[in-house]
Amino acid sequence: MARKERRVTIEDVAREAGVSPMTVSRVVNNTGRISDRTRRHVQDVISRMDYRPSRAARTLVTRQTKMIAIVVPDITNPYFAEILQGAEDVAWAHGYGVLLSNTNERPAREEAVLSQIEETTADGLIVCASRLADDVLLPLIAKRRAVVLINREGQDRFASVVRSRYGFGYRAVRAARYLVGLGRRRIGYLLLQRGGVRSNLGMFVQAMNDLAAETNPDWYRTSLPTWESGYEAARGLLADHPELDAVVGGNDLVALGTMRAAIELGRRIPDDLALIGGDDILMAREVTPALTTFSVPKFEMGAAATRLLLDQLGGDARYQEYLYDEEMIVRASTG
Amino acid sequence: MARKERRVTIEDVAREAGVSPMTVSRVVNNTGRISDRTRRHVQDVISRMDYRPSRAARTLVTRQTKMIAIVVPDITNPYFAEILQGAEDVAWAHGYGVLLSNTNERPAREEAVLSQIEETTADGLIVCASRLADDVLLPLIAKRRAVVLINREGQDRFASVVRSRYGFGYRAVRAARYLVGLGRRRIGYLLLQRGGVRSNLGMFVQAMNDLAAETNPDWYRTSLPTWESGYEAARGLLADHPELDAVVGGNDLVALGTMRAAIELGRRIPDDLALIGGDDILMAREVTPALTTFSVPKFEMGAAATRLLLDQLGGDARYQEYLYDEEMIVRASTG
DNA sequence: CTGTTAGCGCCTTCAG
DNA sequence: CTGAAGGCGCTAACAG
Repeated sequence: MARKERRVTIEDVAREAGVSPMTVSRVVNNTGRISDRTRRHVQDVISRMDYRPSRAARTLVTRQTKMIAIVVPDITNPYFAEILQGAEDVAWAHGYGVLLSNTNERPAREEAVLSQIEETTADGLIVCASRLADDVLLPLIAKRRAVVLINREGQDRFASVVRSRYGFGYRAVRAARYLVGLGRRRIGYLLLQRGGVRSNLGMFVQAMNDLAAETNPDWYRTSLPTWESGYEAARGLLADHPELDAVVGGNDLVALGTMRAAIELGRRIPDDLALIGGDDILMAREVTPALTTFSVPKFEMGAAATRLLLDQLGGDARYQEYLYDEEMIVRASTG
Repeated sequence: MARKERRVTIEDVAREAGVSPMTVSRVVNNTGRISDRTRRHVQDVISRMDYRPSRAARTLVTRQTKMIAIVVPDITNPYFAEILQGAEDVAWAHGYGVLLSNTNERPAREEAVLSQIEETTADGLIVCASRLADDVLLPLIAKRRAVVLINREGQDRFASVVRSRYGFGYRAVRAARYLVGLGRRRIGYLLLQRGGVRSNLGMFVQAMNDLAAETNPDWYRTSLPTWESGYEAARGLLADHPELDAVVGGNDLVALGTMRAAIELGRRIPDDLALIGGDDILMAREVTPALTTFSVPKFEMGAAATRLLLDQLGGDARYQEYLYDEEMIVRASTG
């Protein structure tokens, strides 16, 4: 299976160069003191023989893989794609490889993935928008040396966190508040169904009450954070409730699915139905009517997560939080 | 830096279980013959001590990393995101990890990435839509044990390939042919600028000539495969050439950028300007007017690429080609 | 069915 | 500034 032909090792180079393996190692890693002459000579031999250090051997002794693992719910969601882009960019710039796991919005798969990525696979771990409940997630990451969570809410500081300042619930509240201010009365909400993560419906209802706005449990449904799921949920919701004059989607994909469902059901946007999403993906801006949404610095958040992780690997043990403000982008879908 | 506390090794387990390391190894890898009694006993000890084999040590001796590397031009392009999803899915199902490199549409970075991912990093390599010229790409992948190219055209069979049957040039030709059939006369083309990869403009012009359709070098410009680049290119093209009554975009993102530019410049779609893209991303369908495009099985292509790669790793040395047909999806943007 | 021996390729440590 | 010895944790190959 594996090719039998021996690869060029550090010893081969050493022999060829007439020095000890240690000297070659020093040249390769740029450590210790080496005379310029030998350094150049060794470098010559290295490139002549096309020597490449073995990662495995190096990892075995240094206990560093120079890899970070990133777990993401769905890379076809542009929101995560951009976060991932930011994370990979920084990792690459620092000489780290990125091991990607896509859980396809399945908590069970996330669990399996997390229990398989251990210290011997990657030096650090970034978990993006985990769909696991605290009591499942915690044990899975507890023993790791470096972990950063993206978009994880909760008090318990068991890892560094990068997220939007006020959390998911607050986003919906802001949206509803805006809609009420616009004169909308009967507001539906498609909240994201995220595995074991606590729902934020209570917060939403509370806010509606505070606004003296109408509420109705039948107006609130859950949806996976995908277009298809949002579309399906909205078909049901809108068909059952012609009285709704606005819908808040858990994110842009869901709101966009809702837009399609609304159009199919003959609702005009924004006249009959106002719509708000979240994440500010490209599609939200380019669709007609353009979708009102919340913008977050996705690339930057991914980049920050990696930086935080590298800090931890560098010995900075503090748990930190990076909080980002979400800006509401008002577009035609809210009139 | 690395924690000093020794991890649990196979020897620890062996000692604790009163057997040899070899027996533990056999239990872990499920190889050789082991009595049921000892197997169960060893498994007990393993889980009690929470033993995890060291990847590095294993890799060092087996020469297998159980990782595949995937190089992609831009993961925020939904086209690649879906391919990646397919590839990761299959890899995961076979116990392989995915090492992701995103080159951000920069050939130089692709080159750097490819020269750093060697056999000691990943067992196999999938290069998606390489932007490198043959004479650059070839040496970089020549010595690898297993390589699969996605969407790479060219005669030279130097690696297995997964791609659409008729290639990028043909897609544009089909689009133009359709537009001419619709009565469009002056057709612009925003072709994808892909580093050192040969342009397909010649093929396009040839086809137009065959159709006895008007051609004009000024109607053809290049664009990166991104929305922004398509938008910029189209602003210029459409401003300079009011006479155009159709534009073919290299892919959906470019065509969508063109759509935005056209709207801003007061062109009505499809009345004044017909538009065709390619890739069939979600956004193409959901935009108004919906974009005519070419559909390809993206997820399936990524999955097939990984399967091909795993075949090669399994010893199947044949170079293979998987070809997929592109179906033209006619939507409102062409009237 | 189980154990022994001998590395895989590199870097840490300690001597020169 | 350079080298020698030893070991990181595991499995292939061969014994028994």
